[in-house]
Amino acid sequence: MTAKQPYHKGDLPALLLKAAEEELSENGLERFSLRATAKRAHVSHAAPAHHFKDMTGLLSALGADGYRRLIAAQEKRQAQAAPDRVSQFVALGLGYVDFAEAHPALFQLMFASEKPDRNHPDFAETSLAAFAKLQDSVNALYPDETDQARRTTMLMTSWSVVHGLAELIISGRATAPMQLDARSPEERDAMIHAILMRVHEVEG
Amino acid sequence: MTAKQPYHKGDLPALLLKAAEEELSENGLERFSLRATAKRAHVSHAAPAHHFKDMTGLLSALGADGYRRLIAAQEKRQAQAAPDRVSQFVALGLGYVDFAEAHPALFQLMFASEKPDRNHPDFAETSLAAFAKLQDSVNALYPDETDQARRTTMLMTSWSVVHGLAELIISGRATAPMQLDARSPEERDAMIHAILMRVHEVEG
DNA sequence: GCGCTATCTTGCCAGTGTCAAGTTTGAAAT
DNA sequence: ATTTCAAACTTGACACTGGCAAGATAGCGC
Repeated sequence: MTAKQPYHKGDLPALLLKAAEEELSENGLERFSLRATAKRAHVSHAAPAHHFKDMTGLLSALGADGYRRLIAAQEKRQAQAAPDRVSQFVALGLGYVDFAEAHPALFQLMFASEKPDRNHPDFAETSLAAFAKLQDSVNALYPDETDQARRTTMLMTSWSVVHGLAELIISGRATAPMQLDARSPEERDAMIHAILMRVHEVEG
Repeated sequence: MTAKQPYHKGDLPALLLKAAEEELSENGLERFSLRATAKRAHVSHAAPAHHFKDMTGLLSALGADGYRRLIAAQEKRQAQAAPDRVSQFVALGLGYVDFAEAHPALFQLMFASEKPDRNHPDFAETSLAAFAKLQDSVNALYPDETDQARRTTMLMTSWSVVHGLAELIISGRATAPMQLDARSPEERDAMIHAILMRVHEVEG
């Protein structure tokens, strides 16, 4: 009985994070319940408080994990893509959308919720890392650009397109216009590619 | 005592919608409470159910109202803008962002929540109207484009940029990169203009 | 004046997150 | 090996939530 039923579980924090994510993906962010999460982890309703202070604490940790996996999804796409800067940028965007589609509730938690605490160390650090990755990729597209305002425009346009597209897709609003139901994965990728590149086709 | 304290109020549905919006903008979508809304309207906690079936019913009606006011915000910008198609499109986007900044919780309710029912007649109709407005404006930018796939790309790129930018702004994520704190309204508009036009600078 | 139905209230239920107080546990210290 | 003790976990309570059922009120048509 090294780890089964009794009082001290093997790694309750990890178990709780896993349970929380399952609850999240099954019920959505708005119906998320701390007590249901505890129940799913076969633990009393007050147990989570000893590892994560709050519901806020738990969801902040979960969000931080989300950012790490967002970056992983992006790097997976980048590894499969051509090494040129443009392909790498598009891969970043595809990974962003991949992640949002695979974990819509978690994505919402990370970007469109006040439930997690953005000043939570882990959450702040990982989200910043994800942002920096995008920033670097966009900057790499325009190595000769010296105008800072223009760089900002490029960055925010890129981020807005990727993020907006992800939101529109996971909220179901892009399904009809893009006829996503009838698309193969390759067609979907091609459409996203076209949308992302629309921002960067100007000059060189 | 035609309308003051007693049983039948003047126009409780309207009062409730007003109270709901105040609650929404003060507490945010995630902390919205039907009972607090009822209390704010000086009415018992079960009163809303007789006019809007559910909390879902109330928020659907409120969302529908939001779409009407979104369109109004866009038309206000369009009335101030030059009549050419490009200026009109930019005005549409500025109105979109205006609305999101002025009513962030309502915007979230309309676009990133499952609390309202999207099949609610009023909600469905008004949201479709807002979408159609954007679609028309984008199509007007490319009157000679015959390729349907390209039209879709234009539309979804435009929508994604505007929507993504709005989300990034109201979630506070655009504040630092764009230094929004230090910008005058004119500078802000100019930045948004540059971002929106980034998508449409190609060819004519 | 009489009824009747929509409007609104009161009371209840299961569920939520958080806090305070107990119980159990494993491991370190003697 | 026994004791001690802090961490891990449970139990119980509190104020709150949305929804339902049953009752009270009031204004309108007759």
